[in-house]
This record gives sequence, C-alpha cells and structure tokens, in this order.
Amino acid sequence: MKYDFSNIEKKWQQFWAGTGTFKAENNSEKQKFYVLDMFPYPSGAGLHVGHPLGYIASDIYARYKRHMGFNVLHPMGYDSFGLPAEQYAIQTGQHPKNTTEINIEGCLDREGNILSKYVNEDGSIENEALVDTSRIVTIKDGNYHDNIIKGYRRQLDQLGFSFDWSREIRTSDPKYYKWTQWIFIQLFNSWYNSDSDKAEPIEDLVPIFEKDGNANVNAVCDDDTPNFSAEEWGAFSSKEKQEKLLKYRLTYLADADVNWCPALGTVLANDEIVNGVSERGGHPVVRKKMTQWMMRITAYAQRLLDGLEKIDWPQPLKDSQRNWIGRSEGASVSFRVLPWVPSAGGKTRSPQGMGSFPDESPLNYGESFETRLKADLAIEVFTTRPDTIFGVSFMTLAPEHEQVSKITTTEHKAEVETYIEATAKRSERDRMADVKTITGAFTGAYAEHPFTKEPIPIWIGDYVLAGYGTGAVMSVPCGDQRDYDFAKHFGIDIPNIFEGIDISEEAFADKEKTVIANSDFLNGLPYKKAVKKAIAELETLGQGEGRINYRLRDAVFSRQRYWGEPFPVYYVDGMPQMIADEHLPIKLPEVEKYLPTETGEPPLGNATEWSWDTNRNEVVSNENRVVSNGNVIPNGSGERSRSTVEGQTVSNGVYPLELNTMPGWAGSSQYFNRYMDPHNDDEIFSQEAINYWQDVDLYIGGSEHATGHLLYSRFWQKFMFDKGLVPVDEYAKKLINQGMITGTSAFLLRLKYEFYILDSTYSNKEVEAVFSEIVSTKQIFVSFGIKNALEESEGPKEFQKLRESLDGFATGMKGIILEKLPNMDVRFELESEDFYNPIHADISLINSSNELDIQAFKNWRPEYQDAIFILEDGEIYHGNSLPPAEGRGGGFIVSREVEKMSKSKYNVVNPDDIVKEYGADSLRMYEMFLGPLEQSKPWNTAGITGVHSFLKKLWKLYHSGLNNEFKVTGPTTLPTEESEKGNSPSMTSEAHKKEQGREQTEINEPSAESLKTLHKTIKKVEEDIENFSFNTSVSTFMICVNELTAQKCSSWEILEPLAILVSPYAPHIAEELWEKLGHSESIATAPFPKFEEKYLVESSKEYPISFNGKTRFTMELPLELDKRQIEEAVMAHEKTQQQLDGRTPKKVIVVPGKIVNIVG
RNA sequence: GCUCGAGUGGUGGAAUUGGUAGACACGCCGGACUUAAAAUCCUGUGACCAUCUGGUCGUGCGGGUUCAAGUCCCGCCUCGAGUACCA
Repeated sequence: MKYDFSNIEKKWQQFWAGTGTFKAENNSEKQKFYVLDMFPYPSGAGLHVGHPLGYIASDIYARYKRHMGFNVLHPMGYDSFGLPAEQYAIQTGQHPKNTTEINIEGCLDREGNILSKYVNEDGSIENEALVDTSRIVTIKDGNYHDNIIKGYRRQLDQLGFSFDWSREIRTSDPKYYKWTQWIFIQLFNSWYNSDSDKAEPIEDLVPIFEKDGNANVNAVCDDDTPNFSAEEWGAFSSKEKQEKLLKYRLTYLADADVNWCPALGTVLANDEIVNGVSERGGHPVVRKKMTQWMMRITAYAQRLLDGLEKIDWPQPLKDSQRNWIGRSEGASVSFRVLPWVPSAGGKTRSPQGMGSFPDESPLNYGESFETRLKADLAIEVFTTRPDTIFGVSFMTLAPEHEQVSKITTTEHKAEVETYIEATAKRSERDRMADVKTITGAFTGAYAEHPFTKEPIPIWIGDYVLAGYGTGAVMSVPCGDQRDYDFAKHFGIDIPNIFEGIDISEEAFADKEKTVIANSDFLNGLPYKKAVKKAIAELETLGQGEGRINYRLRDAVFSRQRYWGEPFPVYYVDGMPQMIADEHLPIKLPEVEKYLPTETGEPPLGNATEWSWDTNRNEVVSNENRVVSNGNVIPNGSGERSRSTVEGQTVSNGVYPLELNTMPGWAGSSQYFNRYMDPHNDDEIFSQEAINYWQDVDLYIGGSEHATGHLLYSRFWQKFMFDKGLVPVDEYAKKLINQGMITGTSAFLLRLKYEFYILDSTYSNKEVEAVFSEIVSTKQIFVSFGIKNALEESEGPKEFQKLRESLDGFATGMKGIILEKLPNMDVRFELESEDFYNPIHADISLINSSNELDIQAFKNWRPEYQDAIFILEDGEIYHGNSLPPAEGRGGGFIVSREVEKMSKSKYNVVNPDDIVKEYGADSLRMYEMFLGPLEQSKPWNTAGITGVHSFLKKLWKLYHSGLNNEFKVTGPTTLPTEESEKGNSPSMTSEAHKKEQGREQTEINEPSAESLKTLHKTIKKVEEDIENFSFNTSVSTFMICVNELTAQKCSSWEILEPLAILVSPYAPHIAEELWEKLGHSESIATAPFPKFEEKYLVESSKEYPISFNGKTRFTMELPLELDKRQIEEAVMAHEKTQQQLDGRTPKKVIVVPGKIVNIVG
C-alpha cells in the first residue's frame, strides 16, 4: 500500500470533526492544561505558510499533553472586528459582517460578490466542510487568478489542528461582544483606590464624598480633579456630581490630546503608531484635542510591572513592556516663578520689574500681574537626579506647557509666540527625525532656586516633551547632555557640581562615579545618598517630594469607526449613562455609508436607528428623540451626541447613543477567559469553569503584540481579579513568540537608461512626447548574472556581449525615434550609478533554478508586453519568438531577496499548494524542521522533500512484501484492557481480523538494538517537546526511522509506541497506522510511551583519545574501568606510542565515560 | 544613541552541564535501476595538502582562562529586533 496522504488526511479530519475527538470538558478527573493561540484576524488574503507556524507548535504541545493524560483546552476563534473589512466596506458597500463571514467560511470574488459558501469550478455549490484544493484556481496555470477567498476555517482544518471548534468565538458576534460591553460597564462603575491598591465600586465613593469631601480619598484620578468638601459636594448639581465621579472612573471621558489619523478618519493608540505614521497603511498622524473614552491603565502601572516577575514570558517582550511602562524614580520639585527680573546690580523688585510684566499682554489670558502674584505661580518639574539640584542653571518648558503664556514677558512675547507656532507646525515625525538641531526661546521670566534662592531663567524648547512628566525640566547642563547642548547653544552658564570631573567637552551622567561638589549640604556625597538628602531637604522646604513617574499613558478607547463594538452608552444632558446589563448586547446599527458623516461624526452618526429609549429599554429610531415642542434632536457635530436643542432637553426619555466604537484590543482583552465557557448567556463565564481552567498554561503568538494586546489584556485581567471574577491576576503562565517565516522575493532588474540629444530641430515638446512613449513601453530587464557583470566590471563597457546587446537595443530604439523624428541625432546611455530598478515578480513564475517564465510574467503584467529581456548568456529575448528553454543556461535569472511574506511583495507561499503536493503532515513537520520556533527564518519549499520522504520511510516501516502490505510482527502479548487504559477496550470486528492476521505471522522479540533506538527517541522527543525544541525532534524521528529501517525492524513493541511519538507532529499518518495496528479508538489520548533507562545502558564506550586537546583516534573500552585502568589501556595502545613518538606525556587527563586527553 | 538577541559548511540548522564541531535535512558530485526521464536506492561532500595511512587549518575578529573553548572572561566588528529627546 502506498502512503496516500491525501485520502488519509481527509479521512481523519472528518473522523475528528465527526466524533468530537478534541472536545474539552469543563469538569474532569484529569489535570487541566490550557494551550492558547493568538486568534487571527480573518483577512481576505487567507493564510500563507508563515501563519500556521505557531499553531503547529501549539498543536504539537496540546497533542503531547493529551498523551500525557491531561484534559487539554485548545480553542480557536477569530478577532473579527477590524479595519480591513471596514475599508473594504467603504470601497464596495459590502457589509463587513458579510465579508468577515466569507473570509472565515470562504468564497467571495474580487468584485465583492458572494459566490456561495463553497463553490465548485463548474459553478455547483458544495456545502462540505472540506473543499478540494484543486478547484482553487491559482497563478499556476499561467493566468493570474486570485479571486477566490478560500476561507480561514477550511485552511486551518486541512492542517489537522486539534482545536475544540465547539468553543469557537468571534469578537464581532453580539453574543460575544455583549461581554466586552459588560466589562466596559464594570470599568465605568469602578475607581482605583491607591490605599487598598485595587479597583473598588464607584458607589462606595459617594458616601465618602458626602461625609468628608474628596480630601482623604487616595485615588488614581484625573490630574485636574479639584478638591471639594462635603458641603461643596452636597451643593453640586446632579450633572456636576457626575462630572466629578467621571474623574475617578476606570474608564472615563476626557478631552485628550489624541493621535488623529486624517487618512483613516480615526484616532490611534500609541502602540498603533510606528515612526510617527499609522501602523496600518503608514498614514501621517497629527495631535488633536478630542473628547474620547479613556482607560485608566496608569492605575495599574506598578502592578503590570510587578506581574512580569512571576510570568514565564520571553525576556525581550518583558523588556519592551517594562520600557513601555517606563518607571523612573526621582523627585518632583516646585520652582516658584519670581515676580521680578534680576538686574545687573542684583535682585530688583518692582517698579522696574513690574514693567516687565505687562497687565494687558494677550498671552496672559486676561490675568493681571496681581492675579499671578496671588496665585503664587510655580512650575513643577520631575527629575530623576534631585542630587544635581545645585547644578540647575535654567529651566526648560515644553512649548505646549500651559504656563508659558502666563510667564512670558512683553519683550519676549513675539519671539516666544513665533517659536511656539514653528514647533506646532512641525509634525511629530519631523521633530523626531531632527533631534540634532537645537531650538528654543527665552520667556524673559525667572524662577527661584529652592535652596540658593538665585534667579533661574525660564526657557522653552522642543527637546522637552509635553507628554512626559510635567512637561517641564530643571536643566542641569553639567549632568545631562541635552541640557548641556542647549546651554552651549544659547550661552547659558554651565556650573560644575561634580568632584574631579572635567565638563568642558560634555556633560557627565555616570551616576555610579558621581561625587557631588559645590552643592551646600550635598557636598561630598555619592549619588544615592545625595538623592536621599536632597529629597529630604525639599520636603522640609515644602517644595518637593520623592516621586515615581511612569511613561505609560492612559489608553484612548474610542475609535471613529463602524466595524467595532458599540458602547453600551447613551447621553443625558451631555453626561454618559450606562445601559443596564440585562439589556445587553447593544448591537451595531445598520448604516448606509461606512464613512464619517458630513458633520464629521463617526460612521455611527449615519445610523437612523441609534437612540436609547429609557422607557422601553431598547434601541429606537432617532425620530423618537423629541423635545417638548416636538422637534427632533439631530445628531450633534463633534464627539458627543447632542441631547439638547436650543436649551430644551429630551422630553420623552429617548436619548442619543454613543457614536464611537471600541478599539481592536477590546475584544482580544477577554477572549482567553471566555473560551472557558463560550456559550454562557447569563455570565461572562461560570465560576466553575474559571476555577477549573484558571489560566492559560501556554500561549503562543507574535511579538508584535508586546505593547498592545499583551499589555491591555493583562490590565483587564488584573481589573477582573480585583472584582473577584477571576482567580489569578496574570492570565498566561508561559508565553512563546514564534518567529516570522520570511519569504524570498523575486526581483526583475530593470535597467535605467537615457537618450541624449546631440542635434535636433524639434521642439522639446515633440521630443518629450516620443521619448516618454518609448521609455514607458520599452523596458530592458537584465538577468541576474548580467547585473553582477555590470557591477564587477565597473560599468557596462567591459562586458562585451552585453555591450553588443545594448548596442542592438539602442539601434532599435534609435530606429523608432528616427521614424518619428527623422534626422535627429541621439545617443543612448545607461545611468552610470545605480543603473537598475528592482521590480517584484510573483514567485510562482520562478522555477527552482531562479529562472523566470517570461511569457507568464508578460501575461501577468501586460504593461511589460513589449519589454526586452537580456538573458543570462547575454542574448536578447524580444518576446516574439519562443522563450528560451528552461534550465539550459540561457534563461532569465531573477534576483532574490528575503523579505516579510506579503501579498504586495508577491512572495507568498500558500499552504494549500503545499498540502496538496505533500500533505499536511509534511507541512507540519517541515515548518517545525525549519529551525527553532522563536527564530525568524526564510521559507524554502525545496527542503520539504526531506520530511516528505521521511514520512514515506515511516510508512514503509509498517509495510513490506511485494504489494507493500501492512506487516507488523507481534505483539508477544496482545493489547488488553489494562494496556489500553483510557481507551475503549472493545475492538471492531475489522480490528479483530487484523489481530488474527498478526497472530499468523511470526512472533519475535524486538531486538535490543531496536529497543535502544526506540527509547533514546522517547527520551529525546519528550525532552525536546518540553523545551519547545521541535526542530530537533524531527531530526530525532529521522534518525530513529533510518536506524529501524536499517535494523529491518517490524516489531509491534517498537512500532506501536513509535506511532504515538510521531502523532503530535504528524497526526494523520499516526492515526492511520494506529488503526492498522488494531486500535479502534483515536490515538489522541493513547498514553505517551514510557522511557526506560535500562535499554540504553551500555557496557562500553568509544573513547576519543586526544593529544593536547586534539582528537586523534578512538578506542572502545569497558565502562566499568576506573581512571587508572583507562590510562593504562590507552598508554598501551600502539597509536598512542605512535603519537607520542618517544616523548613522555606530562599529564594524562581521564574523564571516565567521556574523554582521554594526553598532554605533552 | 540606548536595550536585547545573533554571527557555525554552498543552504536551513545540530552540538541541553566546557569533553570526538558540522547531527538531521536541502543542494551538489558520482553510481545503480531505466531506451530515456521521473521516482527510488547506494556512495561521497567544511577548506587546503597528500596516491593512501594521514596531516594542517577551521564556529565574525583580537586577546585571555583551561588538560580541553562554538560554549566561560575581556576588548572589538558586523547583522537583526525593539525603543528613541523619558529629564
């Protein structure tokens, strides 16, 4: 029997789906094990070979754990809200719900028409779970078809994953996002108590406010939260009370400086911006003030940091989370702004000083100088180096700092305003790109040094960021390079406060070597002591305190998009109200257009049925939103929907709903818990389920989510933990980042050439028209070797054949030109440097020798129909004759380069093609064999033949004879109920027949050699899986099968356990062999073979004998020999004497069981 | 700039605690089978020298520790990832 992988794989995939082999139970005697993959966004492009890498690894681990007797939860679902479906909807009008469904289930053409769930080539519809991949039309036929969406589900199914699909969830399913909305409400109803260091119910705050005001409440709240007494609280209106409470809630509305992406029409979170442009699409991002829902993740900054200690996550990922949270210890210091300006003769109070602070400066927002004096204006800074406070020689504020306008003097007003305007114009990106240029402006104002009471000039400069700390710094030029450069540039003093350090060239920032000088009470102190002392003195003065600062910002939670979770929020008098739990989910409304409204509202502003009826508790038409005079309230313009019109409020209890939707990370922040009880409509999950499954034991996914999903989901988990909903505050014990599988792009090298006009009577216009036509249609591509020749010979003139070809080309071109512009004299030339442009070619047009199928390329890219190809041997191929034979040395070779696998780079390898040609088991094993899981590595299809022939050899081990019949000898004892514990012991009649067939064959004991091979394989494979070293266990299997084949092993005692060993990697072939071995139950839960040391015990060792560390020969010696006996035996060996050549060794090192080294 | 990671044959990669460097595969060379090709099987394959036995060199570079270094230590170079005026 041949190894018919195609039918075997289909058979078992249907068997697993039909019998629910991998369905996990929520209560079990067995120990639980939860293996989770990051769920995919179902894009229309489908899977490429890079996507399944992590899924294969997690599947191997999940299957291994089942063999080890665990109750394994291994679920899969879809992160199905997201931008691409929405962008597609904007372009085509297709509802994202439909495109998403189709991306998962399959089949949609390029025009956006739904073909059907599954379509055959003849147009007939098939509703089978598995569609023959041969029906998928691909580029292989020479024509470029790419219009059939294969469907994520089918692509996943064909790889044989052991997912429990009965638990599938989709974030865009209202049954699922009901609970995303529910968590949002829980966050809204909570505040963070810094004393108990946890989230607590917001209603607990009200009695406190009623009794004592907010003075004694130690909470993480908005910076601008005002202080109020119990009396003031009592006097607040209901709206004012709501406003105050909003400042404490864990999700709150705020006018925030947000990253607005005009091209996408939405705000983006910090982690969605890379290098100043949007992560998706690379569009520019600008700062803009908008009212947005925010998540108070900063309340959890310290706990998110501490939590990293107890989870087994990759170090780089932890580092990047630590970096993102950005904890720094230091002090906050308050500098009082002086109401006078120092004069040459010393400090001078007004009236002179008064003159410098005009009352009517437009920068002062109408505040008089008197007001400022009363306000006791002070600037607060954060510093990590309070020890250097005596080195302060100026202060710098961010240009956006709100106090800039209040302190700037008349003389400096113009300069400061110009500067602020200039920096505001610079985009974030420009500012980042240009760090070298030092810019700034003096405000004219001075602050007072807390200790010396000396005046300190206050500057503004864009090297100080508004978003970090307080947006102001105390500048210590001797201890900070940026302050140093700024001071040097503007000629500000650079006092030295370090003992024995030369600061004439650069600042000195080495904390460890610091000894403070010229600093009053800090003199002679090292860094740490000086910091402590400085903080203590500041506290005494009441002008500072120790402070921990975090870089982490609260996360923006609003998106101006359609395809996301709607908020369960409506507005009464501009204040947000939560919809009661029992009315969830609030489903996404239908809209006609997916773009923002004409008034600039988010897409939900287009919905006509998007109002909340507080009497009927349901979403109703906006028509119902009427005021007392009967007018309907329109949707407002701006971020918050209007619930008033001309002073009149809604009178009938129908209010506008929130128009924003939630960001992509909302749904992915709770899915791992929901899998535990995914169909529960009464609770987010039952306590039984969460207490049984607890947390994820192994989480596999990409490192690109380090500061997005993986941080936000930890935050939500900690919140849920505070609420007592989950038993642990870190949801994933171990996380592995799988590396990227990169693609090998193919490039055609297009020569850059030019014509020079030597003599012409034509106008520039006429010439240009002809030239541009030629240049756009007549392209020259050169084969890779030609490019090398061009480069190595410092120009084309050295390469004779090419020269001739180009001459031919030039003559041809000249002919065309002369036809249209007779008598013109032109010269053809290549650009001398950088003389080619690389053009991507689809890799399916390239054969294994890197030769391009030129005709297929031209069919794919009609614009190159007239292009000319200079082949590897220098010949010209014009395309009007037959293309050169492949593989004969005269082909057209493309240049190859490793890049990220992506549709736009035409370097995608589709797993469907691989599965069709080699089978899923081959693909699974090959992806593992490529290299370490966590490492990024290039895909090379050629290598798959190695693992494929391994599987064929494995198959052959179980088969022999003329017809390759299944033949395994033994077992000496037939499987009994005991030996198949955990499986059903009953055997089918078919299996019995096989039993009998086996009994008729000879029964022989497995050889010691085979047992040794088996057991060393068991040992290695078990260790490898535990260490996630999947690539080495594939090698081990190869060695094992090679050895057993050489041993002609056909023993049941060897081959039965071998099937189990292989099963996590190649489950289909393992199931098939398992069945042939007489089992009627799936191999999935068969106990993993037990390693027994006794089969590996050796009596002798092949000792390497080395001389001065270099191995010269080996010799076999019994293991029971001691050092002396070994030495004697080695010294007696004739080769030893030969090596020594009469010398006496100085020393002989003997490590029993390992090595002998003779020195001398 | 800072942080982290990595440099091993033509290629992907092995070498888990310092102990025979290059496992296992791909590719390539040669051979068998075949009219031929494919498939399959066998042999060889780090470089250099040598007819062979064998020898010299060899894990980015330079040094060191050690009987012994891909592995440990010091200094450098290159590449990759993340981060970027974080006070």
